[in-house]
Amino acid sequence: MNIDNTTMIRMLHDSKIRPSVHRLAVLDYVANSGTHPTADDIYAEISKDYPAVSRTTVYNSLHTLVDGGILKELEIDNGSAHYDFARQSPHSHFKCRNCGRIFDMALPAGIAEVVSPGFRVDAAELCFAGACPECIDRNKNSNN
Amino acid sequence: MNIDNTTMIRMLHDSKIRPSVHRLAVLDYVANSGTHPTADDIYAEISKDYPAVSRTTVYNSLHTLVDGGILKELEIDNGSAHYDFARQSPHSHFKCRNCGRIFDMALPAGIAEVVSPGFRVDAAELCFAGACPECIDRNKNSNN
DNA sequence: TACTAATTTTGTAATGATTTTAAAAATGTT
DNA sequence: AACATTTTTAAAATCATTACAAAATTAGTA
Repeated sequence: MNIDNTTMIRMLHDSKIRPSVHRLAVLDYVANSGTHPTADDIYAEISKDYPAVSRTTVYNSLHTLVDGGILKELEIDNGSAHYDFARQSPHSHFKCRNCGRIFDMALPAGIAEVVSPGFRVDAAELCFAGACPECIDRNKNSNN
Repeated sequence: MNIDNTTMIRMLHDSKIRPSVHRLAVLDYVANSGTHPTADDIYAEISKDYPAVSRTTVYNSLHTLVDGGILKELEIDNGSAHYDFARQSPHSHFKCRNCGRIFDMALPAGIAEVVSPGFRVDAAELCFAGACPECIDRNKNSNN
């Protein structure tokens, strides 16, 4: 389930994007962390390995990777954008309003085929919001 | 299909929100304009009738109305938040990436029932993106 | 290897949307 | 009218993102 370095480099190459160290670090984190990080999450993470990296580089890398179709920008909350690895089976998202985490969920069968006549659908984002099992449980056991 | 003043005042009253002139103007525009305006769209519009209104008041009113469950904040693009009247039959949205307009679309049957086991779903937002009929047509007839 | 061009990265400043804050204005209550 | 509460204002602060120009790095080539 993890995307290795060789694969990442090939992907960048296919999209005519130079496999710079920073871009690979950004892609690696988005594709393999299992989270759906924001630009700032990514910056915080790769700063550990590359202390000199700048926030602008993270933004640049993200834009380049999105343009190349390797990453996808999720429009899930009005605050900051979240990023997801683009090449995986279609899925929807669930945002826990309590802990803020974003989970992958199965995409209901047939949804991708739902198209309004006359419109050209390039993308569909289905996002549920509510409480995840952990948070439901935590609330149940607390008196807050 | 239009929500009249009496109804709006009753709705605010039910949510224990004082029906101030500005709040009514904000609600009226969101509920009855047919657009899915941003805070700034609303500010521009009601400035015509109330030139002294401040942007902060628009934000305050929107937050109050969302908290009261009368309006809904759409998480449709990463830029600014769009607002929609909450009390209408469930529907999805289509965002034209060309002209930027947001259209209401029928909600595919059964979608509201799709719940992942263990999660509590409070809201679902299904948003398509692509090109609307007008924009498809405009592109077809132009050489840009 | 050295030279030159192209690309990537950096750091700072600018922008746009939203929030904070404290004071002023309006409204409701007695 | 007098007082308390709520709403509105205006200005400053914050947060995410973009713009920009210079510096550093990388490729292609003589």
